Amino acid sequence: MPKAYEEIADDLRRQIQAGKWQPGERLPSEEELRRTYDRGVPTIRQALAELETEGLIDKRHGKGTFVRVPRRKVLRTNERHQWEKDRARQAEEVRAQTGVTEHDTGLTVNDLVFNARFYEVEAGEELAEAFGVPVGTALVERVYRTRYAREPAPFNLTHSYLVRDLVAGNPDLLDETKEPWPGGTQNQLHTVGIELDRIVEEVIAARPPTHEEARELGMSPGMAIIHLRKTCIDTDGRVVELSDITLPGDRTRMKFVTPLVRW
Amino acid sequence: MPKAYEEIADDLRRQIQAGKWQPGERLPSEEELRRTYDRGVPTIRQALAELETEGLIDKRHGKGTFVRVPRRKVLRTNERHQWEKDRARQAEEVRAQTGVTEHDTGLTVNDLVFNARFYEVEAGEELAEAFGVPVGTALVERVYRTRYAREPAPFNLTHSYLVRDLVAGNPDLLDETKEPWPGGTQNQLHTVGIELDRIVEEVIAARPPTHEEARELGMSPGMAIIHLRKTCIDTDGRVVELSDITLPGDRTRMKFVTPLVRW
DNA sequence: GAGTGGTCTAGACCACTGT
DNA sequence: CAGTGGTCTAGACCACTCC
Repeated sequence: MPKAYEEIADDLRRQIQAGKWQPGERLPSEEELRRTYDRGVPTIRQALAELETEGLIDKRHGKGTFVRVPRRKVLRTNERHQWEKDRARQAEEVRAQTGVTEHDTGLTVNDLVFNARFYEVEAGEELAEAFGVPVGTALVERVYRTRYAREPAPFNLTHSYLVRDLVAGNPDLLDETKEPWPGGTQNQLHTVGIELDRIVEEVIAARPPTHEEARELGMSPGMAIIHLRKTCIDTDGRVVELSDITLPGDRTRMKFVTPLVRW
Repeated sequence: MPKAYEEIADDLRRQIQAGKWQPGERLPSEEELRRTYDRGVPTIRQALAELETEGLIDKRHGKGTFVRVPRRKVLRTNERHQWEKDRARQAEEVRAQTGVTEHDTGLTVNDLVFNARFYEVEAGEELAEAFGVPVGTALVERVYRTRYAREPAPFNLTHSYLVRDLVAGNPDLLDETKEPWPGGTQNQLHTVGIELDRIVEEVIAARPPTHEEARELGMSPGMAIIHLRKTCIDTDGRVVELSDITLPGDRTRMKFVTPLVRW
């Protein structure tokens, strides 16, 4: 016995993929679909909910149901780190031309809208342990969002932390209006004499977004996000930067190359 | 105006986290909860659906709603690859002691239940391109599942592909009954004269599981999975193995270290 | 058979959007 | 204002599980 909502979802999925409605176009209202399929509204809603978690459609309260417009994809490779390190000692003209986001997206500086907010915070248990500093140590919290000018949602949400005393030698690093910084974090750290030895990236979890995350990243509640933690370790073995990054699962691809020593 | 289902979900979440019901215990039935909260059943169901996507509860048709039992976590680091390469030339006694899964989970061989099925398939467009061979080339498809003996669901679902002619020199590699192979894939390849140069791991996407994946991995439909593609490249630059791995987002942690060259 | 969650219904009312 | 999706209701019937 086939389930009605599955059949409706399958039928609509097929029609969307066949291009019956173009990306951005409105689907028939739930009331119209109810008459089309001769089913109750809740059944229609269940079918639409399924397509929404697949990222095929987008429901907008008061407006209707729309075919989701494909978004700019991001390919984040771990080669970006060496690339950024090489740039960190270049002249400002070179650094200003492209940053890691341009590197990941294939877009140019003019295509991107950048946003940064800085806060002074005290290290809690978790951050204190990660940095190897006492609880309560002054940190700079930097909240970043970069988006493609032609799209409303940013590529990710980034919360980055620095130990304030470690970077206070260059007051510009505490000033959010100086962002976006040409050459990125590795150049910033270079200005206070810090060189990175390695970068550790951890996929902490993949899970559905909170309502907040879904709103900010332009996702439906049923989709998935990746929580990535990036830790920068300097040549003295100290953790000098830590970033918690929330990445939309539907537009993010990550690539990690692990070289092996020869026999 | 607070939403009823949110309030009920919040209340139940609080009670679960406070330990009112232990992991594995049954929650009151929907009918009982309806009376408790003086709301309709659909409202109760909406609240429970939210807790289910968070991985807090587990609904079982005909049985009830249960507090989810925390599962064995897996930490998958990219150091595992060099570790496995170092083992590939060791004596069988050494190789048989531990494999990468034991390395990732901290369990021993006796704790693990291994399952492998082999198939002969022809390369489609995608695999042919990845391997750099003509469409239709004979491949060996190997489907792996490893689980913790005390838990029903495997740690992941793995589909691994090899070019048949490349490994046919050792007939044991085409025989599923020879699995689990002491020393893993890198030792298998070693027996036919292949040495790996590097391993590329790509997070293709994070998304909700299909019904099939949810069932096999013991997940609720609203949770998230990670689709990881691992590519093994040998010292001649050839792709010699490709694996598509489906990882439950709630129990998988991945760690990638990227070393940087010194200034 | 009793109890559980799953599917489906018909309809009320609310909140948001555009005119 | 009309049209849209969001919340909530009361209840029927089915499918699964266990006794």
